[in-house]
Amino acid sequence: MLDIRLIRRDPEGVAAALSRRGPQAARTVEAVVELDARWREVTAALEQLRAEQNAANRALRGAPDDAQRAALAELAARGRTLSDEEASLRAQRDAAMASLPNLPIPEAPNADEVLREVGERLPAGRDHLELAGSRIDMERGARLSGSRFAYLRGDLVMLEIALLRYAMDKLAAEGFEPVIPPVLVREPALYGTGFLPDTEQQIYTLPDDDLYLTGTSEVALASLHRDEIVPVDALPRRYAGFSSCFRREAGAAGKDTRGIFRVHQFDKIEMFCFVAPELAADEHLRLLAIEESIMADLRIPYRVVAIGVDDLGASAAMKYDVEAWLPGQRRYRELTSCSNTTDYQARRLDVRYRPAEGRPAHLATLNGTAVAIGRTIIALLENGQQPDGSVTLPPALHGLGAPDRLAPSDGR
RNA sequence: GGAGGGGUGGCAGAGUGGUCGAAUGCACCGGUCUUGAAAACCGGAGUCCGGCGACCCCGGACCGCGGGUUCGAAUCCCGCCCCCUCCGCCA
Repeated sequence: MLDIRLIRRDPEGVAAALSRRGPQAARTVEAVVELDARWREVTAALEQLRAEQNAANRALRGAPDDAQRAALAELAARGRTLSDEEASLRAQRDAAMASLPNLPIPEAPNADEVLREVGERLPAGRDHLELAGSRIDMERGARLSGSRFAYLRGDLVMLEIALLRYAMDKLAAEGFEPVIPPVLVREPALYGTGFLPDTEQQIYTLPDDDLYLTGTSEVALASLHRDEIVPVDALPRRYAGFSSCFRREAGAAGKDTRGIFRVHQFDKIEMFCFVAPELAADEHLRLLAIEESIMADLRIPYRVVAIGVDDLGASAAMKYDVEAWLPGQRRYRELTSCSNTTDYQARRLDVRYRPAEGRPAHLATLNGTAVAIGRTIIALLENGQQPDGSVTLPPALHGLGAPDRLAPSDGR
């Protein structure tokens, strides 16, 4: 949600910033301005009438006589009309506002920009399914649940647990509180994070219970302080959420159909931060630095991409992707990303803090992937592969429950 | 799944149709007093919207949320959400 005051003050500026994301948003800004002006007009009239009613009732101090009652009833009837009109205009304005995406920050590029490439690449190699064998069981997964579902088995389960332990230790040292959130949420949580209205085709719904399965723990973590005024000395708040994530992948037909690169269910450790607005840009770089540090720890070659504004989700003002080199695909693929959502989500969720000066203000929120476990396993397998088909795992994972070296595939 | 009780300011807790944004206590902030502190006393303090992007001021709204009845709703009615107790079931 954008700040209505900002739209009133500088509608052209807002429209110009939004037009970088496409032509629709600018038109919506116009509609918002128009609806808001009418809303304010009606509101002024309604409030004046309420003031009259209040004054009359205060003067009465008891039951009115018939003449007074008739006069007051007339006021009340006018009040109902105005009040209906006010509610309707407000609903229209708010719906239009809710459909507006966040303002990209000026630093966000128009098109994807590769900022740097780090690490030594294995030019080509076996892909993760060849290396994993039956430890990634696609066929039985499909028999159970359909395409894009898999059983993870054996060593790879221990590898997942090691990755989880590694990530939580690392993030705890960075000041993040570990959280395991619910993955079933009500609609306001998705609205508040900007996934609704925007990406409904990606979301699993449970209509019998009015619940949604979340595609990322970002949704639950963002709602952790919903409707709260967070004490200023408790800032910044940093959370490391671990949860399964569920995505319908509608519209991805035919894309990434091999293996577990794109599946309907995967586990992920997610970083989520609440910070004062002026610190959001620094925090964004901090998240990116953590993501790069994880890549380095895991010995995964990668590149950093500043995402173009036309690829930003509704809530993001700026986003970086960290793309891992996958020898099996001979190209870079997205492994993690981090977004600065400024005050867009905080405004929708009403998460505020009390600045040293002035009234409560909305916080900024940021999110970033620490470890997307499925894709990280792919990257570890493909980049750690040896000529004999075994896989060497990086020292950062040693002693956390997984073998230091994964045996070659059993060929099944 | 069944039965019952309850949601009022930071907290506790009054208020069951009329001057109630709401008694009282605690906590908090300022002041008087004091060498200093405590106590006592005096005063202040919430959030949101609009007027007017700031202060003051004015008006409006907010007693879980949303509707309704009424000249008038914290109070009556309807729906929803949440919490608690008991029974059943369950990991």
